[in-house]
Formats: sequence, structure tokens, C-alpha cells
Amino acid sequence: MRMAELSERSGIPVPTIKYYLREGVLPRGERTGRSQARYGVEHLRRLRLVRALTDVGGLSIAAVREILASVDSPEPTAHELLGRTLEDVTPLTRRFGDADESDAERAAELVGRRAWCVPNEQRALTDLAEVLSAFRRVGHPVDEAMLDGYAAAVERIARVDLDFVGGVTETDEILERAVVGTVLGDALLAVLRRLAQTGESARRSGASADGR
Amino acid sequence: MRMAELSERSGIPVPTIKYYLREGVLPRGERTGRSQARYGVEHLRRLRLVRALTDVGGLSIAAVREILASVDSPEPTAHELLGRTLEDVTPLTRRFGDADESDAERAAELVGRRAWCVPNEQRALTDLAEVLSAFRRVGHPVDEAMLDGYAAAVERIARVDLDFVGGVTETDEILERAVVGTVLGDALLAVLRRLAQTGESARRSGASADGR
DNA sequence: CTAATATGGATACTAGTAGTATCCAAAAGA
DNA sequence: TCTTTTGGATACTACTAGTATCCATATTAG
Repeated sequence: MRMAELSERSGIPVPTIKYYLREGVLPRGERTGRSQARYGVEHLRRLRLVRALTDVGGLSIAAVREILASVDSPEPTAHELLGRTLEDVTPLTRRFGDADESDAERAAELVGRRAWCVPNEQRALTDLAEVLSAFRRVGHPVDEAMLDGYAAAVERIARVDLDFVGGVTETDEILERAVVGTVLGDALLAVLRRLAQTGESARRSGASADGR
Repeated sequence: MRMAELSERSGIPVPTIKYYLREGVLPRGERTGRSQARYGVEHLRRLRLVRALTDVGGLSIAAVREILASVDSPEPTAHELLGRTLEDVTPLTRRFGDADESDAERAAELVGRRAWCVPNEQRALTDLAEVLSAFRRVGHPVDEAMLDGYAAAVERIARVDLDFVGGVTETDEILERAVVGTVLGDALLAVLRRLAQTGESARRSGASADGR
């Protein structure tokens, strides 16, 4: 198909598609002449992925480019690449402030306690310390019970996530699922969490007062 | 204290503080003359909250303004206000595309199954439908098992969240905790999830291959 | 008490992001 | 053949989150 059709089928205006080509989040079409190119369903698919990552996942175009570069890289071992992909997703979503020393210790301690055997120096570990510091700086530190409660919950989530990724066999499919599962999964969890909060809140106040 | 001290103690440049005053995310100081004002620790505190919400929570200044307006509003019943606060947080974090009819049904069905007794028309419900649609549009629909797994996990999280909010008694403290717990909590969960994923991934591949 | 400096507030300017719009030579179609 | 349409390059725009400048008051050092 040519660009007009790609635009119509995806619902994305032609100038925006051209912008995505410029920014490298959409690969160039197959050239069929000096000033003509052809696009396939894979372009349509990629376009939908880009919009999902930006609109729902809240990622910037630059972040999407980095992640997709990792997805497209022709590395051999899928599992190794999967690890890198998952790691790549985090730093691009957000930048935190610096962490306190004690929070870094707490982070390491939790990971040890949970046997999450994180490699020597993973981004997520320092990110955890930074988020804990942010809680403390605003005067509402996270206590041990809360941290352990969250940890137990995310372990369950991680099992679901790995099942999701494992539900497919081709390497590039696995990687795409890892990205989608991680980025859209965060959005899904956030919205489910709001719903569960209202439910739990109603349940607790229901005994004494009205349920809102 | 005067603005220079507020700036020094918070680490935020004076022009940025002035910007926050303009944007209404930081209340004006107490006026002590025609062109002079005094700030207190509550301003320092608010400043830290604003930075936590923008830097760690990824919210825009406009979103922070809306949320803080809700926190500052002097409503009577804390629990009612708590509900509104939690609801207010979602729409401002992100805007999704339109949802499919079938996904709206699935969302409603899940909420019913889980007895999350959500009011007639809550934002989070349509948001859920929209996220489910996003998954489907990129070709990786969420299956029932995954949805239920997530649901069970967030119920646990919601209990922890309500304990966190309940751990304090003053009305404005409760509201601030609800905001912090929701916004920073999303960031905390996201980073814990990455760690748990690596852990689970290592555990699963450990039986057959190396643990990365 | 006066002169130098600092402050609060208003207005103007800037860098970065995510697009839009315009232009043009080379295809494609009537 | 002659009119569209296309792909690509370049230029422009709207919005966000600050920065910088200005100036009439305050404050403070001498």
C-alpha cells in the first residue's frame, strides 16, 4: 500500500506518518522508484504499536525509538535480549531525583529478602531507592509492611507477565510482547488499582457509613 | 522565611518558585508589606510535594494544580473527598483512545465479578476498557487468566493502600497521603514489577539455562 | 539617614516536544 | 500527454516548563 492508504487504515494523518519516518520509529517503506515507496501490514502494525506506547504508555517519541531499536536488533538469544528489553523500558519512562543512602540499603535488602536475584547493578534497583526517597522527602515514608505487601503483589504480577510473554514462540513476537506487557501493563495495573481502591474503600466504610 | 531561603532549602531556583506561584501550585506567602511576603514550612513541604508529583509521578503542572486544589478544598466528609481525590488523579495522568464495545463489557464484567462496587459511571471503568482496547489493537489481547491474575494482585495492593491512608488521622493528611500513595505508588509498583520480572525470569530460565 | 542591595510580582523570552504545512521533483493514473 | 498524487526535505506552529529581565518597594550596611 502507499502512504495515503496507510494513513487511512491507521487513522493517523500523513504528515504525522512522515514525522514518524523522520524520527525513526517507523521503518522506511520498500522503495519502488526514485520517489516512491510501498508499505506493508507490518508498517500498519508498527504504527499502532507506536500510538499505544505514546498515548496509553505515555512514552515520548525518543523513548519509543530506543525501545523499538532494541526490539528490531537481530540478537541471537531471545532471553538475554528480553532481559535487556525489560531493563531498557524503565529509564526511558521517567527520571527520578537522587536517592538517600539508607533507601539504597533498603532496596538492596528487599531484593535480597525476596530472592529476586537482580544482577550486580541494575537500573531498577537504584530507581527503587529513588522512589523510596521521594516518599520520604514528602513526609510519607513507606513502611516495611507496605513494601512487603507490594512485593508479594508484584511477584504474582510478574508470574502473570512471564506467562503472557511465554504465550508466544517467535523471537520478535516475544520481544514485542515484553514491551507491550511492560508499558501497557503499567497502565492496566494503574487503572485496576484505582478500581480496587474504590472497592476496598467502600467495603471498609460500608460497615460504619454509606458506601459513597 | 523569604523567597531566597525557600529556594535554598528546597533546592529549587527562585524563578521556578515564582513560576509555581503563577501557576497556582504553590500558595502565595503571607504578605508583610506592599512588595514583600513571608513563607513558612508548609510552603517548603508543598514545594517538595510538587516536585515529587512532577518528577517521580510524571504529572504535568496543570495536573498537579487540579489535584492540589482538591486537596486544599475544605470539604467536610473526609471519606467522600477521598473518593473524589482518588478519582481526580486518574484522568490527569493520561488520556487514552476510544474503547471497543466488547472491552467496555469485559471491564464491567470484571468489576462485577470482583465485587468492586464501582459507582454508576466512574472514569476508571472506561479507562479500563480503553486500556484493554489498546492491548487488542496492538495484537496482544489480554486474556481472562491475565486479567484475573492482575485483579487478584491489585486487591492486595488496594488493601495495603488503604492501610497507608488509614495510618494517619487528620483530614488534610489523609488527602495528601491518598495523592502521594496513588501517584508515587504507581511509580513504586512499576519499579518493583521490573525487579520481580527479572527475578521470575531468572527463576524460570534457571532450570534450563543460566540466570542471565 | 542614606545608599546599596535584595525582594516580589509582572512581563517577556527560551528550549524542547510533537506534530503541521509547504514545496518540489519524480511517479501514477485518466 | 497532462493532471494528480507521492515521498521526502525544510520550515513553521502550539504547548509545556521553565528562565531572564525589569522595576517599584523593602531591607540592611555604613
